[in-house]
Amino acid sequence: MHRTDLIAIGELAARTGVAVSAIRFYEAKGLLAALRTGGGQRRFLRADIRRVSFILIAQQMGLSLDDIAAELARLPAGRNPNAADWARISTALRARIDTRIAALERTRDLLDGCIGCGCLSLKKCALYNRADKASQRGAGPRYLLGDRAGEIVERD
Amino acid sequence: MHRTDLIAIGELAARTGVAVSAIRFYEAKGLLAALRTGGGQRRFLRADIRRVSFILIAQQMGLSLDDIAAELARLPAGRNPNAADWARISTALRARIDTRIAALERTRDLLDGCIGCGCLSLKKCALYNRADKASQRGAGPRYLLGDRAGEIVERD
DNA sequence: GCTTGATCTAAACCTGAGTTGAGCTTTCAC
DNA sequence: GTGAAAGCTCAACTCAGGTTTAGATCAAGC
Repeated sequence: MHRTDLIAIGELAARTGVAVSAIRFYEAKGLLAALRTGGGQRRFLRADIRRVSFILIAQQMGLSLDDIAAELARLPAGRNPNAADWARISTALRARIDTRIAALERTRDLLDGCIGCGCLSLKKCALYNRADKASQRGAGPRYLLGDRAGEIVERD
Repeated sequence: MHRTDLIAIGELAARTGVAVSAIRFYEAKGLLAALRTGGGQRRFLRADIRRVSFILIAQQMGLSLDDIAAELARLPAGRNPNAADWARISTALRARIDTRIAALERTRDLLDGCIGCGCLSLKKCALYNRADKASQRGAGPRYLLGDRAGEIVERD
């Protein structure tokens, strides 16, 4: 083994491209666990570089940090994800991506039907009156498009 | 014309499915303009139903409220978007959607190459080391995947 | 004229994913 | 052994897109 199996927060940050503050934040969220020196400084395992890169990749796939924490929590004894884990997880991620692509393609097709139509009518517009709520984005509760489509009567 | 060309905020909310608080918020953001009664209550034009539906559709296409405000500001004299405006705007939206779909498809293809590989290596992983930053999501500044790919040397 | 429901304002609160700052302490290389 | 760089904690702040709450006022039907 190397002499330096333990790395400081700054090195973990440098090796993963993540800000030091973000690493502390991940630790606070329970995504990472750090040992401490006598003086109270964090020391990470080299293997945590993998763990952080797992977090980044999963995040890019659209998982929230809570989702990722849940995945990591399912691994035995705080182990980092290995090949078998990754195969299982990435297969699930693929399904998510397919869903997102399909939703965007539906939207695109509706938009194609709309270009040049200019109806902008709540009653008639396929874009507005679609039933699927799949493409919800952004934070916070909000009224979803289509939520009350049945009740809308436009008399503009 | 109708006797009731002006509608109260609650009616606009009911007809569009948007919460009353959201409509006030849109007004504060400059997306809507309201007249006022002698008592200070808002009165909207019936045509504002269209305007709100434009906001909802554009929002679903991935525009922020600021983007939408900018679009609306380009219309002459506070006019609501008509067919020609909508054709112009929706053509631009289509391009955005195509970009998002393409980014997701690239991610999916990379993921396919990764399933079963389990490398999770910063040095080798195509998912991690990709150059494109297109699929950035979420609020706040953050280090982007791939930002510093050239500097990363993993020795895990 | 009264009551009820709708509306008003302003400010505070929410989520998610972090960043920033102040004021100290630890570590490391020379 | 010393000085600089890196680390520590905790709270407050950011941003978007709103919601919630409180207390006051308005509009309308009977």
